Amino acid sequence: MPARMRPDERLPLYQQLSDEMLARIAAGEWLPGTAIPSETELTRIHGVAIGTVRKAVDTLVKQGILERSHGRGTFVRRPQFSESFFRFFRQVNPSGSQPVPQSRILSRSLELPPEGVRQALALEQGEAAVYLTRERIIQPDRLFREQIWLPRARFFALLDIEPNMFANMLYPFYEEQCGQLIASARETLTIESADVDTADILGIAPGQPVVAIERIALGYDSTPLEYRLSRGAAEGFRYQIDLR
Amino acid sequence: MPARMRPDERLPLYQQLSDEMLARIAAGEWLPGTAIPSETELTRIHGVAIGTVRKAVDTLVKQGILERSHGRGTFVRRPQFSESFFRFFRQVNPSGSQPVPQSRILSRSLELPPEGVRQALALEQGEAAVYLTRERIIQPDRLFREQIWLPRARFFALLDIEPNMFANMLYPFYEEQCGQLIASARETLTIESADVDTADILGIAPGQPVVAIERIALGYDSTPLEYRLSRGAAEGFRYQIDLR
DNA sequence: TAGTGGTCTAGACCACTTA
DNA sequence: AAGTGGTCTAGACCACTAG
Repeated sequence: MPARMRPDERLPLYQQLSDEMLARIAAGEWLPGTAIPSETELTRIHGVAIGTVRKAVDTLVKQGILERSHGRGTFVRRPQFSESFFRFFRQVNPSGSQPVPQSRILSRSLELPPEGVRQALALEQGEAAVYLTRERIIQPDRLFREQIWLPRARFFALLDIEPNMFANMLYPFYEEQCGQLIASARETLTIESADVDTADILGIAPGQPVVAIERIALGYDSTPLEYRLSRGAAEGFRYQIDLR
Repeated sequence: MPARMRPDERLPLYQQLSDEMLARIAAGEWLPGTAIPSETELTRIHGVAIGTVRKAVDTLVKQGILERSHGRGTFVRRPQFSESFFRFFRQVNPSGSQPVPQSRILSRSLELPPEGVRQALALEQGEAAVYLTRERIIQPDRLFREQIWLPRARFFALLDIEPNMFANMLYPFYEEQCGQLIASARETLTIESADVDTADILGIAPGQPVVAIERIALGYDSTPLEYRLSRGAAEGFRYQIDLR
């Protein structure tokens, strides 16, 4: 019989096992960059056959959460936060190089989110969320304005932090301050016409085209953790993505 | 010892097995929509263990070539060309659903590509390329105009095909006519202002914002196989992508 | 050399589909 | 009831990595 079985026992063993491993990673028990117990050790710990362990590990490898290395071990993939910006925000310069934008938190409050955001974050009716506004300077004359909503229950700690104490990269900062790890995201890009306020903020003429990027970022367990809306001038904008 | 072993014997058994199964499908020996031999039968035929058969079948299932049905059997999937489109062209409607655009080849010729295209396709100086122009109707009043360059050496067969005989989906068509398989792609999205010609083609006013999507599609060996430039009106455009 | 993941075996029982 | 795929066992040997 397997030990430490919290997950749903109706599920296949290998799935319960991978769920539990994922939980350990999400909880920070198995840290990114470190090796998890060897396969033979996992069979011992959980009292299952090697084939079952391998199938469980396989699913997490396929999800890009673990990484096997023949003869060395199986490792938790490091969320490469130096690159996390480029993983999710694929702006590139005409040369193809990736800029390192500076950012600044403009405001930080507790707000009732718009209905669309509330649904995206799976919040209850009337539930307030941590709301940040942020400015990202790509180049001296090119900037993005961001609105960010975060579930209060997980991110309340941010409310006690002064805006100028926020780190440049938010995802590592979320992990550090709130223990929340971003694992994936879905972005939707649309083009708008700048209204007067937006034009003023972005330093362009009203009516000029604006790029709007909506991002919903998820944790390892696919819980929505962040809703972000970024706007910037469309002129000179480049968005690059590799498809497989 | 396994029977009928034509594939490279240095490869793992399960890979040799899946290669051979794929060969039978490609040869029309196992037809789309029909069931392949059962797993126990495959163990008997090839003289391998059930786990090895399952692993071989798994790889073809993952590739979308086979489809399991619990209690019924494993079937050769009908080529579902609708999916290959959505792998690479991620336009979505406001509802989030994915449109099925119709397309039409407008021209087909042999041309000297612009320098940028030449480099992207790794062609020699002065080397001509197959050049297609294509119209894609997303909705009655929304269309994209595409320019496509293809290396002559691999795609010359297209020059003998009448424009109205091209399939709606190009990638399966490339495979069928030229034996060229697209494995991945890189897209870069930018915003332009419509010049007079483009505005006329797209049915918008000059100066209105236009989305330009440049795609370089690669084969399984990372050889650049296609350069494509698509333009459409920015208004109402949505581009969605899942990031990991 | 010891430990790891990669492959493979030869079964077993279960859940599902079809007749 | 018979046949199928889904899960799982309890080993084995090999290839690779590190000390």
